Amino acid sequence: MQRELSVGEVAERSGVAVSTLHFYEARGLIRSRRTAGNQRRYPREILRRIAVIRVAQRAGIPLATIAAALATLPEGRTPDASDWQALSQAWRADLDARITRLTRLRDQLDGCIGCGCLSMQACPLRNPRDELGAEGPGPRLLDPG
Amino acid sequence: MQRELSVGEVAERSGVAVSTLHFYEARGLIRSRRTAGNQRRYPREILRRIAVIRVAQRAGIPLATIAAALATLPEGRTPDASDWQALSQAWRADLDARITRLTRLRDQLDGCIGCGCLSMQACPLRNPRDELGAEGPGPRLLDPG
DNA sequence: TCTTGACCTCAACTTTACTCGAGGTTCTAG
DNA sequence: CTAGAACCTCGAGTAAAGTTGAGGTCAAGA
Repeated sequence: MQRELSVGEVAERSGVAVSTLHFYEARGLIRSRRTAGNQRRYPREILRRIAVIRVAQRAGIPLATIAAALATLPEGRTPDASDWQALSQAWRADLDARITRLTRLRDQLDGCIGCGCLSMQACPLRNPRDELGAEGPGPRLLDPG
Repeated sequence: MQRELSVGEVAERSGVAVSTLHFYEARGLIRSRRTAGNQRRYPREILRRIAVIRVAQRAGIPLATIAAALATLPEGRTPDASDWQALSQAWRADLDARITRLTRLRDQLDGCIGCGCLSMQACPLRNPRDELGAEGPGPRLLDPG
């Protein structure tokens, strides 16, 4: 079996900076054992954990949310495929929603910005949730939906 | 014809905070006339401009980029449909790329995080640009692609 | 006229996700 | 055993996109 990895080794093999690993540790995303000389040592599983973190980030999930999700992994034993699968289920839903939102936006973009309807109350871009006229003073731009 | 609008009116009708309008002005995204008493006054077209800004933001485009795009609008005359259309063309391409990236990520998420392949060199999530083995020391997580 | 609400500027603070540097320790190879 | 690489902590800095507050002015109704 390979031995434990130092921060520098983890940085090199994971592609994230040493400072980022420190940062992730401070944020509770990863943990490390310390040597007698106070240096960090990681098991090889750390690489998968970091890979998962980066994947989730690419999906647009904030670190705090990722940290919360990782906290649901089992303490003590090394997470197995089904543990990781559970995480990916949750993130997939998030990703689906994000894609849907962007796709809807794209489908409306040409027709809407270009045509002049932004000046009219019925424009779906101005009222992305179709909450038009529900109440309040005149047309408004609603929150990003 | 309606008269000009004050910041408060613009804020109310556009749904963005007054402080945000100040901020957009500082960033060059919008402009205003000043009254004798130094208060901001906007033509009604400002509402469309703000609507376009918010739409672009929802598409994930940073303000600096939006400002650059808005700067290509004609000086002097009020932008017409074809002016706005030109903007939306550029942003649509951006949006398409973003959607493609997220979709690819989603399609790989279950199969990849869940299955254990993150520990293997061939995993597309770890090597989103298929740059594996090109060089360098071992597997790495590449930049968000 | 007076008061209240809207407006003004400018500086400082917030959050997210990091990076950088200073000052000091540990580890490893020659 | 010593040089230099790698490591440590902690504080500060960065960028984006705003928000908040202090201190002061403007405008409209009673």
